This record gives sequence, structure tokens and C-alpha cells, in this order.
Amino acid sequence: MYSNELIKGTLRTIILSLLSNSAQMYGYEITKHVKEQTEGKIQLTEGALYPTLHKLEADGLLQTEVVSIGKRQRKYYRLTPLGAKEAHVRIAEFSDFAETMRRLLGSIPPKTHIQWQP
Amino acid sequence: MYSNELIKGTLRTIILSLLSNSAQMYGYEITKHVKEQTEGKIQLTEGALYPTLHKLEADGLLQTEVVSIGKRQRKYYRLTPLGAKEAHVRIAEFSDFAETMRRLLGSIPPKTHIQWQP
DNA sequence: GTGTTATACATTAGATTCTTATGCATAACT
DNA sequence: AGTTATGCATAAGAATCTAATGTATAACAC
Repeated sequence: MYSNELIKGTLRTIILSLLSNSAQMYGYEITKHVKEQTEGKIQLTEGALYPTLHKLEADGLLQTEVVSIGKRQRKYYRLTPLGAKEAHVRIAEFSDFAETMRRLLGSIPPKTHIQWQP
Repeated sequence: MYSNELIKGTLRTIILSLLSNSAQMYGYEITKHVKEQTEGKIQLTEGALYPTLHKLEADGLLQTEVVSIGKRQRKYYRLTPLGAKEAHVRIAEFSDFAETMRRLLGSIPPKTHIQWQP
């Protein structure tokens, strides 16, 4: 598990990214998916997730559909067209940010040996 | 300039990393260095920087030395042994985190070609 | 058949940390 | 003489996370 502060600020990006890879997901599903995909290194808490989902919906980036499973209810979220655009922007931004940080931190050895050809 | 939230949580890591690459730096110098190295994409604000420096010092990760330049004063920060350890941990952690996010966001194609079998 | 775990939503008090603004002062440039 | 750069610092308010709590259904084990 990473230090909490590192994950801060990436929650929106994670949600938007997951929803751009699958038609729709519900909250609980998102937490499980992230936990599995990251081998438990990133674990979203409900107290952070649900308010953020509500915020993204209020901002017009997500739309919801409530589906009944027996007597339980799932609230499925999917990207609006605006949300799809935002997802692409956020994903690209994180990629750029990670590269900028890699250079700034400097001391991170590249995984594969790259011979730079001028 | 990246969206503010993306930078959140990386300030400690940035400070510790810079100080592990140079013997000592002062606050203003840190802001200038980060701005230049990132081509303006990351700009630290004083309201965020100084409280964090004070916190790191209070936590025993940094030690200070005030130097007079004419009538002005600079407060130089350097890593304590504990801070040096923490720097390595943080830098490695960010590297790991970035890789985890890369896989999670999926926006970068995997190195090996995967044929999905329905 | 009942205790535990998993599923599924949500809210809240408190803590942390950032933004934006302000304040003070020296030095350099134009 | 006025503007910009250097250099420290604090503070009110905003944003967002943590940890806890709450409610309820369903599955599984024994």
C-alpha cells in the first residue's frame, strides 16, 4: 500500500480511466477492480470514492443508471461525452506528469536500457 | 501547468529528492529549480512549500542553517541521515506508483502483444 | 439455522494540505 | 523612482481524504 498522500489527486483520473475502458461500472466494482489490478497497492475507500462519484456526476462527466439485483440496488456509472473527453485529457496528463516527475526525481533507473540515437 | 490536484502529495517527495541530489538548498531556490527543470509544468507555491519544509524539519528529516547574504538571510535545508533514508524510500515509492498507475490507466500499450480470446 | 463474510449504498466529524492573499524586507535593474 | 526579483513567513478558507458509523441484502460454512 502506498502512502496515502501519493494517491491523493489521482482518484478522478482513475475513475475516468476505468470508465473509458468499460461501458459502465458501479462503485463497489470500482474498488474491487482497482485493488485487484494493483495487487492491493491502491485501495480506494468508500468515504473518498462515493463523494467523488457524486461530484463527477454533478459536474456532468458521469451519468447513472440504477439497476435492481434482487432486492439490492446497484448504481452504474458511465461517461457522458464530456466525461469521455475529460478522461482522455486526464490520462494523457498523468502520463506527462509521471514523465516530468521521473526526470525531476532523476534517480530512477530506466527499466530497459535505452540507447539514445541522436 | 498540471491540474493542481495531480501535484498534491508529491511535494514531500520532490523536496527530499532535490535535497538528495544537492548538498543543501533554500526555499526560494527549490521553487526556481523545480520550475526550470519542469519547464514551468510544476510551480510550487510558497504557501505550500514553507509549511512543508517546517514540517519535515520538525519530523527530523531536514536540518537548517541560516546564512546571511548581505542584509538578507537564506535558510538552507539539508537532509539528516533519517531524511536521506526517507528520500530513497519516497523516490522508489513514486517510481513504483507511477508504474502501477501506468498499468491501471492502460493508456500505454503493453510491451507484449496480447491476443484476447473470447 | 446462525455466525461470518461479501456485497452495496451512503454520510459525517475531524485531519490534512493546498490555494490565495497578505505582510515584511532587501537588492537589482531600467 | 518605480518595477521586478529575491527571500522569508503566516493565515483564512477551500478541498479532499481518513476512519468511523449506519443500513440492508445475500452467500457461505459448519
